Amino acid sequence: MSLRYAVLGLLANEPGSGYDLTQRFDAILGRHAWHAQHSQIYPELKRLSGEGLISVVAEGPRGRRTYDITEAGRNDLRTWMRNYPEAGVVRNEYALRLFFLGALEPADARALLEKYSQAGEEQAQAIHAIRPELDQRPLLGFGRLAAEFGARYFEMQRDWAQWAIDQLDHEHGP
Amino acid sequence: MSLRYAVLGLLANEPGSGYDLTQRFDAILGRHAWHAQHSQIYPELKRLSGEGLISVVAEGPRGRRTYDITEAGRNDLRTWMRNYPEAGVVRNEYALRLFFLGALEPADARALLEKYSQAGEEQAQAIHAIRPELDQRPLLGFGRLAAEFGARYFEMQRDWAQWAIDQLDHEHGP
DNA sequence: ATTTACATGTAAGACGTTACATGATTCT
DNA sequence: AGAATCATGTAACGTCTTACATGTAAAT
Repeated sequence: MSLRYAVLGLLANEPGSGYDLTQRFDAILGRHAWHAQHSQIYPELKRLSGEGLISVVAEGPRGRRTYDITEAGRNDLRTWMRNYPEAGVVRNEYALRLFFLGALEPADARALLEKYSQAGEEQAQAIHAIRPELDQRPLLGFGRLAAEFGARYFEMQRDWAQWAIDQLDHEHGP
Repeated sequence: MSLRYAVLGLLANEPGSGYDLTQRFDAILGRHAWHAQHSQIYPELKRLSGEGLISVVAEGPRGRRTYDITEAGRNDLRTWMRNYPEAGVVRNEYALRLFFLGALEPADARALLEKYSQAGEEQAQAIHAIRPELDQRPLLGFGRLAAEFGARYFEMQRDWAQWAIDQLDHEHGP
C-alpha cells in the first residue's frame, strides 16, 4: 500500500506526470525510502485517478498528462501520515550486508567498510549540494527536514565505518 | 536475490532451523535490514539445500531440521558480500513518511516527530540492553559492528526528530 | 487436561522487476 | 538526418504477504 502514498505524497509536494514521478523516484525517494518503475507508476496513477484521489490538471505534447492531488487525496494522505506504524516495511540491502561482515576475512571486511565510508561521504555531500535550493522550494519531494535526516544518516554511516575500521585494526594489527 | 543471502548470512553466523530463522528475522534483521515470513523461509531452505549451499546437520523433535552453511555456501556469501552494489534495494516506510511531513498541519507534524523521537530512543535502548551479550557471542545475527550501527542510527533518528521539532516551533511559535 | 510453544508446509493473491512495444518532440 | 529525450503502456515472471492447514512436545 505504500506505493499509493508515495505517489500521493510526491504529487502533494508538486504536480507532475508519470514521467516526472519516475524521475523523482529515481533521483531521491528511491535511494532512501521507496522505489518504483514507470511500469508500476502509470497503472497506479490510473487507479488513484479512478478513486478521485488525484486528477489530470494539464495535458501536453506526446500525450503527457500532469496530475495533481485532490482534496480527497490530501485527506487520505494525511490520515495515513498521522498513523505511525508499529511494524512498517523496512528493507535495506546495504544494512543487510553490514550484518554479515563477520563472514568476511579481515582484509575484505576492511575494503567493504572503506566503501561504506566513501559512499556515506559522497551521499552526504550530494545532499549538502542541493540544500541551498531547498529553502526556495522543495525539490523532487526533498524538503528541508528530510534533507537534514538524509545528511545526518550518511554522515553517521561514514563515521561508523571509520570507527569499525579502527576496531578491526585493533583486533588484527594496524 | 537478497533473501537467499539473508538466510546464508544468518546460518553462517549460527546454524538453525526454519523456525529459528523466522525468529531471527522477526527479532532483529526484519526491523532494520530484511524481513521474511516462515512461508518464504522454508521453500528457500529447500532451494539452498538442493544447490548444496546449506545442509541438514541435525534432526530433532517435531520434524525439526537444523541447517548449517556449507563451504560452497560460504564462498557464495563471501562473493556476494565483496561486491558492493551501485543501486541496492532500499525500502523504508518510516523514511517515506518523513519525506511528506510538509503535507501535515504543524500540530500533526509535531506529534509525528515526537513518535520518531520516542521510537528512536526506545530502539537505541533496546540495542544497548543486549550489547553486553554480544561480546560473548553474536546474537540472532547481531554482531558488535551491526549493533553499533543500529545504536547510532536510532540515536540519530531521536536527535534529528528533536531538531525538527525545534525548527517547527521557531516557524510557528513555541 | 488444556494451553502454549514448537515446527513445517502449501496456495491465492498482491506487489514489484524486467522485458517488450510504440511513438512524438527536441536537440545537434 | 540522426540521436537523445520525452512520454505512455502492457505482459511475463519473480517475490512477498496473508491465509489456510496440520501435527508434536512441553509447560501449567
